[in-house]
Amino acid sequence: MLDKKKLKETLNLPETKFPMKASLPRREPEILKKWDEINIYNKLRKERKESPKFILHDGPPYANGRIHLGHALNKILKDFVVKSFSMFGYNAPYVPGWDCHGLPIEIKVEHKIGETKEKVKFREECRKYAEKFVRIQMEDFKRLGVIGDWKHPYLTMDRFYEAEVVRHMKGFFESGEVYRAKKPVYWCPHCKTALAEAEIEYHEDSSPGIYVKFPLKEAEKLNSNLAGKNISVVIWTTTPWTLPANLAIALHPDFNYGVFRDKDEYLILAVKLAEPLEKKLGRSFELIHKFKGKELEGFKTQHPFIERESIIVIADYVTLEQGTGCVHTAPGHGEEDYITGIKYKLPAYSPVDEDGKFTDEVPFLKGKTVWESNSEIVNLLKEKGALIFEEKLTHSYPHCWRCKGPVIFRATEQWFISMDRAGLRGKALDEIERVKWIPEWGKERISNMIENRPDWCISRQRSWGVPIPVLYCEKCGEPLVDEEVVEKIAKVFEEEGSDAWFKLPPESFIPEGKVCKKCGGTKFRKETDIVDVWFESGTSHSVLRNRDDHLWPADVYLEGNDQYRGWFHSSLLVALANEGESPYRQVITHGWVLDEKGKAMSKSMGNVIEPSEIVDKYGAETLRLWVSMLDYREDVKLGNEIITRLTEAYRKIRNTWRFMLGNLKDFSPEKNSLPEEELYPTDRFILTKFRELSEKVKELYRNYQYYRISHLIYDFFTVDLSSFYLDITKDRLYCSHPEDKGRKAAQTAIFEITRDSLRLMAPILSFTTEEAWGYLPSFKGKKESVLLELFPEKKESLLSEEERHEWEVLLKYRDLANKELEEARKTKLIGNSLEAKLIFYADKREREILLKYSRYFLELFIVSQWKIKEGGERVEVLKAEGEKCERCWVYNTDVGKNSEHPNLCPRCINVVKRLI
RNA sequence: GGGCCUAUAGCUCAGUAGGCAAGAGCGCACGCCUGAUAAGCGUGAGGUCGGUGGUUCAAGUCCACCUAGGCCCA
Repeated sequence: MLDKKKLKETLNLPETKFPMKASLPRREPEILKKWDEINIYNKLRKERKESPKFILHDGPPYANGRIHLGHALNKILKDFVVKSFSMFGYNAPYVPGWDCHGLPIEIKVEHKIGETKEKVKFREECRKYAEKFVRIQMEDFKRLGVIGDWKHPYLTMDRFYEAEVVRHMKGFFESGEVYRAKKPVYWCPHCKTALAEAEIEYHEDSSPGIYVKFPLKEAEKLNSNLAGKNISVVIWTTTPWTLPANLAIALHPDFNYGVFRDKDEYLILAVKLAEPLEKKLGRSFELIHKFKGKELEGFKTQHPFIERESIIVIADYVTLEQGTGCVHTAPGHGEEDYITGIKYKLPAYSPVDEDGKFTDEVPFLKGKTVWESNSEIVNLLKEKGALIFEEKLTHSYPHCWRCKGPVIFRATEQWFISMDRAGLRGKALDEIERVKWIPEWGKERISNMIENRPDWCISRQRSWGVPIPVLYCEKCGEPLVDEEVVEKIAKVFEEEGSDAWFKLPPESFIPEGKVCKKCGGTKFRKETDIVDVWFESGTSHSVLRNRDDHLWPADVYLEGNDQYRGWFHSSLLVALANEGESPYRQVITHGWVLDEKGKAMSKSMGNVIEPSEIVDKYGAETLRLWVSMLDYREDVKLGNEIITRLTEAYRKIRNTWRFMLGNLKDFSPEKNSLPEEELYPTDRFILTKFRELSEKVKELYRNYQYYRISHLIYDFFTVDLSSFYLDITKDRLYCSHPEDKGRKAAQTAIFEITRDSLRLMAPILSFTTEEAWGYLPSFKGKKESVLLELFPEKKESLLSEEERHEWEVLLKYRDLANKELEEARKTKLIGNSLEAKLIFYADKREREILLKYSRYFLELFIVSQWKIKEGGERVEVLKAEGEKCERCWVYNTDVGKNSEHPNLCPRCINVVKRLI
């Protein structure tokens, strides 16, 4: 008689070196090293050399700072796309890019080395800074398991790239879409420079607040009773110095305005704002006539101290918070004013020079700074009797971050791309229709933006970027905008980078014999502005043309939904002008990463989670699983509970693979696989389910619906595998003779499921599938990396319609049995279900089905004995008869009858005899 | 303030063209097992489908408004 220990040795228990504990933070770097050593990216390119291409074009992140969760989400999603299409058999290269120029880097560098007039030196520092963060971010991205051509990324500061930017500008120049015009920008009179929003600090400052009268002309057109009366529109402003540039007064179209009698004159202002003014003045008005703002549109007023008319315009941004509801509008001195100015074809008039002093356009203030002018203007208004009230007030006012002085809004010459001169807007809207937007509402969102956006201001008064390729005639100032010149500039940039612009004299960029078209001049100076970085990144589609491994246009762009305004937008416009078509066929967007409560992450809220925290503690795989489990089309949340759930889910998936691998320890796919006819019904059932799942998963990969995939796989692993198939086949796997057909049948099924589920999940759980792949029994054609594999091919269902129905019945009785077994446990009749004997009661039809499968009931119900009786859909639990076999734990009345093995059942005696 | 979007159990997701008493997995509770063991199995309890109105014989599903939240503008 064999003792328990010896008996256990005769069982085929699972065995594998694939560890239960993942230790992801430690193991992942080893897998990364392996990929690096076998050069997985190049290998993939070679393997798929002849395959059709699938191009995901990377939107370049900004080379500044470490990556945040938004980056991680984006890159991991891209990795899912690229890897899955590669496993569909496409040649799917992935070339990461970086956006390297621009203001944030300039600001950082200025903070570091201080202000410098030497542009070349400064740009060198910027380049170093960008290079550093490209390196840092690259390491962060690689750590996430993202496979790509990290050795050959595209950088917007690369000289070939810079040359492309210039060439793309050429396209706009040729079509006449580029023009020069004035636009107000933040301007620091002290530093004599334009400032970006990011360079502005807001401080409390005190300003005069004044109410000024603008006499209304032809008031009788509003109401005949007003004919011949002394009527004025009252405006309110805190910047008297902008009054010389006043060209209009803006009213809200739908607010109520009134004509008020104030002694012998009449004032127009918003009805709701009359009372505050009355209080200030200490007297009350009489409302004579009430009207809507829009009724006054187009009326003219007389400027209080300049021989000029100021027209009444309509604008939605007018509020009733303070003032009079009649907004002083100087298109050269304010952003909103400027936009209104465009609408009403008013110039961005700004009679102030770079020192913040008035030009001779305003003779009586010429040479005076705007600050000095404030009081002069107030005095003048008093003199003219145009001032109703004056007060002092403090409010938040923009200041220069460098010199801390107050800044002004001043119109300067800028370069624009016209949305309509050559029909760019219309073309863009047409192209948008041809692109597939995922989710679909993206189309509406970008359409609305294109429809309403103003012309694109592409010039920036900065240093770190690609220069606008224009020269000016020294003699007459005419810009030299010419195809040949631009091409020459591009050539020079290609050789030396755009630094050449700051190093070389103008002649270096001018082809022999070029003269000014206007005056014939031969001397030129270089434009000092650089081009908007959005234009640069919008040029990135040129990468698709310039690299052999790519194709134009791209199949997919995939970015956060902030990029409708950003990269999708600029890429479309730039490509349209140069290629005439959209650079992308599909655009996928994902949402924002929020904290556990659904709030945006911000430093001030203190709820920011860094990707590195997750990676170092739980592994990049956890982050990948997170990305795959969430519906990325909406905003996604991350917090402690979610992480906990994820790691639990991960453990379940990993463990299921581990268990299956353990049961394949002695399985050789080539030698031991059984033909499908020889499989058990349970094997056929689970394989069919799995094959259907595989097809569904592949379809979902094609639709980029990763969250569905992970849920499906996870549910299959827990419900169908772990708690059903793998649980019920244990008897067959453990207790049979190792070479038993039944055991090999189960292994055949398990092998297919393991191999193909690893393939199916490889794009998502790349680390774990790769690790497990190494423990999977080898077979002909098995690749050294799961990422080199293809998705499983479609396989036939192994169940007839009739069998499917039979399974429904079987599973129904399984549910009933489980409920009854649980009851029996409660009454302490049994513990382990093998201690039970089941009596099935069923009608004739179902009895026949039960009978047909009854030889498999040991595994199907994990009970020792059963009987099928006539009756209504019911299962009864009795105590199993006989004794427990010490080897297989099944109760059997024959246990004890064999003198040699009194502790075993006949089946086990048979197996044991063959083994010993 | 405008454009677009989201809101189903503690968590992540299903809910087909509006129609049987709202589903899954996890988590939780209570058991079982100790031959997947820092594992495995079973049973069970959890939801005013963000709120309020409306359309309809019938609404998580359509409409309006509100609340909370997100991105982009202003």
